[in-house]
Amino acid sequence: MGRTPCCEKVGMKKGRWTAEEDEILTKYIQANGEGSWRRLPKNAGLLRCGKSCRLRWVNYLRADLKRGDISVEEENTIVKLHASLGNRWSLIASHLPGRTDNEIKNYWNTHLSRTIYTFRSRTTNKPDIITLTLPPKRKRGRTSRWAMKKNKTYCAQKQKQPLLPAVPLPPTPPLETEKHSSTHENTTTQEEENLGTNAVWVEGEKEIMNKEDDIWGPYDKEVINGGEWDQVLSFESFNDIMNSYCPQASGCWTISDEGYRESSEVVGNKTCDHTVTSSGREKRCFFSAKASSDSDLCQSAVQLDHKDESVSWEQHQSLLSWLCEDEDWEKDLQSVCEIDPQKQKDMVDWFLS
DNA sequence: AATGAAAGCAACCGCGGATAT
DNA sequence: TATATCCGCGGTTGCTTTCAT
Repeated sequence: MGRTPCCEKVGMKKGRWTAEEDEILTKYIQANGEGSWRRLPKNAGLLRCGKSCRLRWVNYLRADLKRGDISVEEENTIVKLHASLGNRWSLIASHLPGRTDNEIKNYWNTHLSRTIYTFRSRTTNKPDIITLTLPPKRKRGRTSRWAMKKNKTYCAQKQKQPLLPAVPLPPTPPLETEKHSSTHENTTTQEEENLGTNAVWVEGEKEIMNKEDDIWGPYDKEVINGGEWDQVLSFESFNDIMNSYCPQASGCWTISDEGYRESSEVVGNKTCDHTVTSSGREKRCFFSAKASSDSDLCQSAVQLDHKDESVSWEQHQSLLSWLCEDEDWEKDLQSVCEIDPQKQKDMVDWFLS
């Protein structure tokens, strides 16, 4: 037999918590400690589900919660961590003392996701620069008839030309972890050393982190499989995409928004520079790598962006085959061209978006 | 001052791994 | 070992707030 039921589903109160309920819950947990959420409502005299009590405590009532706006430093950390971890909000929150996963998730969805994912590319005269223009954040308030009319016209015009398909958000990449078996030690292997990464053990799980302490490491999409390192190509994240273009470079790619100043990050032997103009609405991204061969290819990849926005499927194909023409890259990219054609297209779409 | 669209966010829901029986 | 429940997480919903019209 299993455990006793969680709670009575009937008669449970839902919706917003009152100040009185908050007080009851706070006093109970202060006296009895956290945990045993199933028994808590009955013992505390609350008509709430245990889950609801836990959520209220964790996200709102805990004493160690930080109140107020997310700082620039915290925002940078969120962006960096999200670039490597995906939507693992609890993991991201664990690096931000006083912030909850729910708070970070909401902040991302309302403030950051737009900045990171919806900027549109356009052509520039400089071959090694991508200029990304952020859409102006819409102010609150009623939409004017003029704006609605304008938007309608805009949509109609756009439909005349073939549009790129909607760019799917990259799904949460699988966690590059390995169960901490007794055969492994809490040390960085020689291969990890060569890759410019460190093995970090978190609650019995091995996570591959960068050596740069202040750069939250995007995780290489590599897993230990029977003692061997296998490259997994699925292009589900920015890191995968950049790695697909520059497999020779070790380390990891990151996207960061350092505010209104030029920034440069080096992870492994890869570099991702961002310059944000004073207007804050335009970004220039320089992608380069320390190794000259990598740099050549990275810049080549960036030149893709100089094609017309309405990149055709044929152009996508030529892009990939063009990348494969390079002798040194042929082998590495062979597997790229063997993956699902739709996935290739999505990859390029996402990269250009 | 009233209206209503959009933003912000607290809370709910469902799923999956962990764990108790 | 099988089964049922707990617990925590991420996705989603819907209420509240804001503010242009």
